[in-house]
Amino acid sequence: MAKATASSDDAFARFKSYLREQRLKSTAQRDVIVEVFLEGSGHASVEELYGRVRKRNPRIGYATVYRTMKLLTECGIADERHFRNGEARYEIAEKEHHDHLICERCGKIVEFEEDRIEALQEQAARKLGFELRGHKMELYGICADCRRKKSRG
Amino acid sequence: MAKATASSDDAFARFKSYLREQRLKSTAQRDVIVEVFLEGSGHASVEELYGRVRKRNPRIGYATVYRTMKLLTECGIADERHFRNGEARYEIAEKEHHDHLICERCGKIVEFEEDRIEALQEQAARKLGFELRGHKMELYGICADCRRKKSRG
DNA sequence: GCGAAATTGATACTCATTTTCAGTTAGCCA
DNA sequence: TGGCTAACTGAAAATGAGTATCAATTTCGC
Repeated sequence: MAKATASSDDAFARFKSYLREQRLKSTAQRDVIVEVFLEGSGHASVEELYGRVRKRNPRIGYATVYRTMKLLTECGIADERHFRNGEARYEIAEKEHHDHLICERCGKIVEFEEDRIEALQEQAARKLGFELRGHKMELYGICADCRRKKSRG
Repeated sequence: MAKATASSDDAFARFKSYLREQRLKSTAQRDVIVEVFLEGSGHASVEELYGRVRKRNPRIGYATVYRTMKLLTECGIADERHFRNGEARYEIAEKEHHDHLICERCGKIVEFEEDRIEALQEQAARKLGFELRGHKMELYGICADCRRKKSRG
């Protein structure tokens, strides 16, 4: 029933093999949660995922959603992010690295990539004696839509 | 008793005038908490501050430390930050903006500033239609000390 | 010094997330 | 297929950071 893209099928299959490798079990609950996550547009909170999961199977508990999202994160299919309010949001792990631009008014999250910034980060870390392992960068501002609305009243 | 630098004296005085302006009260508890904060090396968690505060006055409660740190943040003397684990850490607000480089092994936090990165951030946001309001950037890596220790065993 | 308004400390609460635990399954082996 | 056991599940209790509540206390303008 679910619209599944080639890449989400792929991720689903990867999840299944991860379970097999780790001698973990494949369950109907996990299947639903992973499907819902992969169908989503990304940046979903556990609460949002839980809401969508329950529409398919109202008997699935909150804890199972948490547990499954942790599994997905471990096996590299999901990335866990924490934006300003601190609550976790999950996005589908993409091959290319990217950062986030977040609208302070409507909460919209846009992804972007800027190699020149990455290069400068690497350089800044090295200058201070660090071996860079990762980073977190979020830009906060007001998106075009919100600025337009504001000026109209 | 407390070693106080010229700038911490200054910040202390600024706190006092903030209280006066806002018609808030000066109390012994607030004095202790602010002193402890200003003497510290920065990036202290509430728990750490609370521990140090209690050595001077064991009757001061946790809530008062939270409340006072919030006041300090409001009046621009402290900046509240949230690094990976999510718990708040406070640093003395400096005039110049800076970002953080954090050692994943020992937790050391180093501040740095890189105008070229800032400029590129501004540019990236504008390109996507955003008016930039702020950002959060943390680099994670392994510091020189930890790399040295590791290689010695 | 008075007295209203602010503050305090203890404690109860919130909210996101984790753990616990008793009952339920999945998946390996015969 | 049937059995077994470790893994899984849902509900509910527990956690941990931070906030709100409230009676008792303190500050400070008059």
